[in-house]
Amino acid sequence: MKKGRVTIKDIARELNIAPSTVSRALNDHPAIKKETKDAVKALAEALDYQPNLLALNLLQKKSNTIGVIVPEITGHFFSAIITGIQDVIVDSEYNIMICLSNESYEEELTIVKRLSKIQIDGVLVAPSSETKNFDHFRRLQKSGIPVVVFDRDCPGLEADKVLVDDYFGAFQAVDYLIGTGCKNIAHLGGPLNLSTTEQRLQGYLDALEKNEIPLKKDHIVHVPGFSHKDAVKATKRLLELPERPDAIFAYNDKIAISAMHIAKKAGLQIPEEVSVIGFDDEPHSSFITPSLSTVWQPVYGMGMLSARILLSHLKNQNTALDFRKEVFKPELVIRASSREK
Amino acid sequence: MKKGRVTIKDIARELNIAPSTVSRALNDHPAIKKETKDAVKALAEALDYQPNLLALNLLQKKSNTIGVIVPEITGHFFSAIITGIQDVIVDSEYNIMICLSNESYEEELTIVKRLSKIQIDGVLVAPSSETKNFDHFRRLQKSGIPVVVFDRDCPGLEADKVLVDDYFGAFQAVDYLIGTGCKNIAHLGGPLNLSTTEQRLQGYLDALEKNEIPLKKDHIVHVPGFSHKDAVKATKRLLELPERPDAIFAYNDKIAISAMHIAKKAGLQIPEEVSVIGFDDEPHSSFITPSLSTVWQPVYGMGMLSARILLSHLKNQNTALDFRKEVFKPELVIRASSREK
DNA sequence: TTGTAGGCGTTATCAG
DNA sequence: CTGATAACGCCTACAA
Repeated sequence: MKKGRVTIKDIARELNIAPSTVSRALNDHPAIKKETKDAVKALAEALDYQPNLLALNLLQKKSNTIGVIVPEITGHFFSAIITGIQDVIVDSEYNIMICLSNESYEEELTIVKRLSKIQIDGVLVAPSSETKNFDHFRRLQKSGIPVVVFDRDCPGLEADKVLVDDYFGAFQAVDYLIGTGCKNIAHLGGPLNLSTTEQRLQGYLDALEKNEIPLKKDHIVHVPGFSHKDAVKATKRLLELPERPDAIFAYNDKIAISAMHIAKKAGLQIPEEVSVIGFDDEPHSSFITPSLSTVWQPVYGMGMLSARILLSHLKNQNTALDFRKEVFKPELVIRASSREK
Repeated sequence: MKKGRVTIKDIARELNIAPSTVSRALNDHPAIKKETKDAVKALAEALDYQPNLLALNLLQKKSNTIGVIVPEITGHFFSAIITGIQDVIVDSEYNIMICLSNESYEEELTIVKRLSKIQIDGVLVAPSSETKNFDHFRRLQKSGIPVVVFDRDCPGLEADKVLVDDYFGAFQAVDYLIGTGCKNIAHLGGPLNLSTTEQRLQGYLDALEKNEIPLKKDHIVHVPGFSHKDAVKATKRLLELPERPDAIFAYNDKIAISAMHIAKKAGLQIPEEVSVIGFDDEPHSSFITPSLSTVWQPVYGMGMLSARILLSHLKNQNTALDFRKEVFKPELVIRASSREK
């Protein structure tokens, strides 16, 4: 009785052949007699032989694992993206290691170092909201590890990117609000420094300009973090303005919902007195009262595409510099928190 | 110029010493002269030497990775648990591999096989709602891999368990409803076969019995899956009953919110005509209208404790059979979807 | 205090 | 068609 798992050596000894023959038989090497191949496979089956992937990893100098770095997973957005990634990767030989940066640049750095240590084969990343410097990703690329950026762009970083046309979504939303007669549209922006924040703000600005609505600077308030408290504070500031906004375009549903909560508490009718439009179309956004108008993003599809792009690099040893940039179109979803046109 | 990363051999050659000496120096072996130790460490630093964990894995026959199996992550519940797990594990030498079973027994089996193949060191698992047979977990245990079960119990499986007293939470909720004058309390149960479904149902039943309220069998409807559609269908069945319920205790917030949605659509006042209490206390449950009464669970803490228990096993090589069973107490959170006492 | 040799499990290369 | 050997990078007896 041998201890531990069976190895090809065990099978070889049993069959009085060389380990290398066993290895070839198991791998369907063309130059192996059918008989021996069958014999080996039969015994392997009988002994419940499991190849030792750890040994393979060492030999091939790769971990057969890809890393996924996201800021958090408690919201629906990144969870859905990850589900999309997962659904693609499970059909490959790769394993996924999900890492949470908690929106912290420091933690993101630590994660990258860790992934690099375990010889990760590829990385999918949505950078933290603090991340301004992308050298850690460049270091990965230099050591031959393909990096695919999703959702949040890394300006200046040459890599594959799977993004959403946030500008377009924001423009549509604000343009719609204007179409319903809103004149004083405020923007609850996301954390500064995020590409998505930037893009959505720009969409807001351009929609105003296109409709010749003068911009009021104090109608733009950036929510520093993703907590309810931050959103509440920002909303209160808006509602206490002398010229109270008659509409709010929020960076995302979470903030929009907090804003609606505060507005309702202040006795304001939604959408009669204040219209609200969010971004993301989280599943529960249609269940709140009034149901939230928002901008839908193809989260699941983004996850799948990101994973597919990474896999193709991994397969083709594609060191080529032909980075892909895929931009999904979001869609405006009108519900009850905004007025009719 | 050598290609690839630096190894201890490179350092050894450079310093004209044996690789084993380098290894020992790097690991602070006591029997190494301070001078050589310093020299080695200095050169290692200079050359940016990174130990090859893949080689270590093979040597130690372990992957330094623990697997986390959950049914899904798009809801808040498991995401929050995972965040708790992650926050504990990052401080250890282990990596986490998160795997989604999609509530499927088949996929769970596949995952377990995969984890076993990559020589996972330990497993944290919340079984799928389809899983009735736990032999795959037993197989892991037999091969020396500690298994910690969380949230959903595996009856009959001897393993560490981190659970919530679902019975207690359900009992409290229903008892409260009765205290507010509800006489016809229905239960929207979870998928059959889940320990949590079972426990919450039992709490419901016992609360009725304690208050001497006769049970009406058709007031119990089990929602087969976790989709909105399933919940809607189940709710409609309840509301069309000749003796319409004046309260609904739902398996979780998701179902409760769907139910409220339907009830409101049907023109029913909540909580005046129908009280609703959910389970889980998802973050957005306080933002819907009316805000949802529910049962809070210490999700983050459960994640942390589960991870700590697993780590302690890993550290102590604890093959011992002293399995821990930790049961957290949930807390009733009363909001606006239920009446005052 | 340090060097040598062997092995972890697998595959690839080169013989035979 | 198959066998022996070396190698992946590191560690750990055993020797010196």
